[in-house]
Amino acid sequence: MTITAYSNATDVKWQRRWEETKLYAFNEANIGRKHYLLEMFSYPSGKNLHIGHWWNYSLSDSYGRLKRMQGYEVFHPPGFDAFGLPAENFAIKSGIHPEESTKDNIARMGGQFLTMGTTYDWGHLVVTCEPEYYRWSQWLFLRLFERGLAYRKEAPVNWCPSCMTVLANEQVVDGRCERCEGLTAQKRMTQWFFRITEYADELLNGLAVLDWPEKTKKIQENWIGRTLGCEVDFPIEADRVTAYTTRVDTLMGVTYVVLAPEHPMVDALTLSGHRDAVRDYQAQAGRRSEMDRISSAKEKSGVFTGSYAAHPMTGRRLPIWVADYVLASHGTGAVMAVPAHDLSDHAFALRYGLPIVPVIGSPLGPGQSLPYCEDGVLFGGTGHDGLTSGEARIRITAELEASGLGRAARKYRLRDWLVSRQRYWGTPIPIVHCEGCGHVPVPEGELPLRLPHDVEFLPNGRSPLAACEPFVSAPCPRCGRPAKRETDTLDTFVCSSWYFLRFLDNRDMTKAFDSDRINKLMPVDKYVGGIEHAAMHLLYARFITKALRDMGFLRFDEPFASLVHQGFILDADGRKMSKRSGAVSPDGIVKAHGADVFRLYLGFGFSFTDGGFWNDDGIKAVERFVRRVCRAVDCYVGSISRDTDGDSPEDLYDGQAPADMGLERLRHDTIKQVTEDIDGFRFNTAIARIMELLNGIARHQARPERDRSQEGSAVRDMVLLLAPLAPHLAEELWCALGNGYSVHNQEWPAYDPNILVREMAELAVQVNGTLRGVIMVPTNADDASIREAALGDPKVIQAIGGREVRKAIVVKGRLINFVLL
RNA sequence: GCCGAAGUGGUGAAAUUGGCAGACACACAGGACUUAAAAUCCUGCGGGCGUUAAAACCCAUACCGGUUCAAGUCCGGUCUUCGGCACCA
Repeated sequence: MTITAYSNATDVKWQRRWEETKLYAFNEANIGRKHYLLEMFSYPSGKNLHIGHWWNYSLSDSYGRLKRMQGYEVFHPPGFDAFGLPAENFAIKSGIHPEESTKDNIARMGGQFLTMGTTYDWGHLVVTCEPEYYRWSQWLFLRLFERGLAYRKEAPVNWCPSCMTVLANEQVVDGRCERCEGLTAQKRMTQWFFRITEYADELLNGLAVLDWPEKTKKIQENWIGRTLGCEVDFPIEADRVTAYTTRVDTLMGVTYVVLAPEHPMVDALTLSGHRDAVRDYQAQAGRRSEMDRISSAKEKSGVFTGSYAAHPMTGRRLPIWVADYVLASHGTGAVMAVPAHDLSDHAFALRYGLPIVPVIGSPLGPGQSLPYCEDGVLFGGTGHDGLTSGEARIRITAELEASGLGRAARKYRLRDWLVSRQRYWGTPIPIVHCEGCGHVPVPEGELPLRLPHDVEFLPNGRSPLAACEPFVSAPCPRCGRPAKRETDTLDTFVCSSWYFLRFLDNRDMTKAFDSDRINKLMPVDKYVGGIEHAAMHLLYARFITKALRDMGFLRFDEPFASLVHQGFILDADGRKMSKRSGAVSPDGIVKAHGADVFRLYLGFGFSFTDGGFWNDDGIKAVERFVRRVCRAVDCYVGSISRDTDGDSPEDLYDGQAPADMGLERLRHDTIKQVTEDIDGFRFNTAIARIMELLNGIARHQARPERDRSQEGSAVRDMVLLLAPLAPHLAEELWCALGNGYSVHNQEWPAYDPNILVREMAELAVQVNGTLRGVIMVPTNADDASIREAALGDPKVIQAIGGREVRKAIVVKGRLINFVLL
């Protein structure tokens, strides 16, 4: 007989075979039953693959393998998000060119990915820093430019002084740079933006249909931040100031108007006697952004402009102030101040002695202190007395609309996406700036606009490409006169906002993707990645998809139909396992225990969506499990009996049914559970079920008399169920069972629901809600006979103790509960 | 401040729609095999109170209350942790 064993050598053997036979190549002929599985692609960092990579990619791969065996044509491509700051920073330190280091990293990480034994089809590899890819990022940029969705404007931007580049709002965390954690500053610069706000409503409404974690949807919802309110005009001589409010019910309580320091009307409204003070204040506000922005307990400050606006209803004179607690970027950049009913306005009014006029009271009665910021009931003889806030908002909006001094409006927190970066290692923006013609797109035929190789990329606050004369100088594509190229590069999130469209046609040099085929392949059926991208990548990708759809390139609305987030594996200090805590090396684990022991440990030891603390002990347990599996197979193949002492143990799984049905039922039950569990990314319970099946098989094998047919089915299906989770081991065992290559081409085992239906069922018997006994009853027994059977149980009789049973509640297949008086 | 998620044995964790809390493992303890160790196998393993040994009983899902025949699960409140947003009008 053969002794089946598993080790790292097994991995290597089968990985070679898979490669030679192109086992996992995507067959587009079967696209009709496609399943597009994608993990957020990884960044080719300078370090080795870490536990976190294995955690994410190997388990997701197990899901894909299930789908494959279930008959889906799984499209599971690998990729690298290869542009970006780390490679550039590494180059600055080491002098090694980003192109070289990135290439090396990809080669090394690619090799390490192979040791995982994934189903990746490497023929569809996408690497974003290659001209074959970024050429199409440039194509995308030009399409957005044509549609007016890419535009340039001067705007206050987030500037990271240490990275010497601008950052998108999404990349600023608590006023600090997401990458280097240094404080960011505000700076006015002319930059490229993508008009994502045009899609704000659809991005928000579209969330409803997505099979995404609610938490993630909530994050996007907050990030988009839609409010429904009202724009109110406050006339000033020939003009008017427009303020946005969600509380137009408080309109009668307005006692002044405030403009943001950057509001375009500030100069015009500032009277001569106030000019110096306002100018000083504006300058001061512009300088302050760093520390003040992150301190929440900030003093309100401001200056009076000298001008007055008229209240749209009463005509009362309202002083116009400038204050930096009003943000230029939100609403209209102007606020109608209601000190009685708003926290900030209240503090401001107190400080500067402005009047405070309450007009809303609590519906519970008087006596509340100011500011009262809840909804309530209007009072004060203002013409709307007695209305609730909700009613008043509708009424007052209508009145303002009638008088032409207001209108219902909606506003968003979402800002347009700032995409230019003053970096070298990114996609060059294909635009030429011509004095005569303005911003002129680089003609299609000249793409890719290549990133020049020899560039000084030390950070100096300007784009490195600006110092590269041969790159900068270019004739204007329109008029032919000398002009200058755009020297900023694109945010790497632009690369990742459409990469899922490129895999299928990764070698097509004539277009970014083939619309017909991508419409068949998309959407991604299961997308797996970290939640940290909830407000960035996942939002950008949705936006780009919708934009391309509106241009006629795509016929679907959402890129990622179903989304799963993995949790984090933490080190002893509670930090994310990553390149920084490199103490535990996947390579070492793979060598010592084999890839499948590693995969099974990751799958069994944690809940996929929760993650947890890394712990070596679990490895041993899984290794033992693998040995027991091998032994069970050997035992079956060699017909050797299990060595046990004494009598064979009872078949614990099912003492009631004919003894030899036990294993069969266990097999079907396990198939059902494992299928559902892997499908739902519950790898821990899936593996636990297989352990139970193994325990059942082992018990059966310990019997003096074995049912060869049942045992054979159970062993065979155990191997098939293991195939997604331990792909190398399963090949080995499949082979040991005398089957042909490959286990991964087998049909996923099916279960027979009829076998799961039992003739007898165990029923819990409760008395007053406390468990008192367990009875066996026929599954189809009616309530009366269940009751009778339960009342016959000695323990139950004792618990009832002769008292009167008021009623009995029967839950079919579960329990019966006797309620006593 | 606002919004959201979570809190279960010594440990990792399980638990359809409210229906036998702790599956499956780890660790630990005892036993078998062995000259011995490793490996393997068997038994026990939430707490309390019991008992020669059992049985029985009581308490247990962060805490306090509620709904229900029945609550880890639903409702109200409190605490803690983690995430998102935050002068957003």
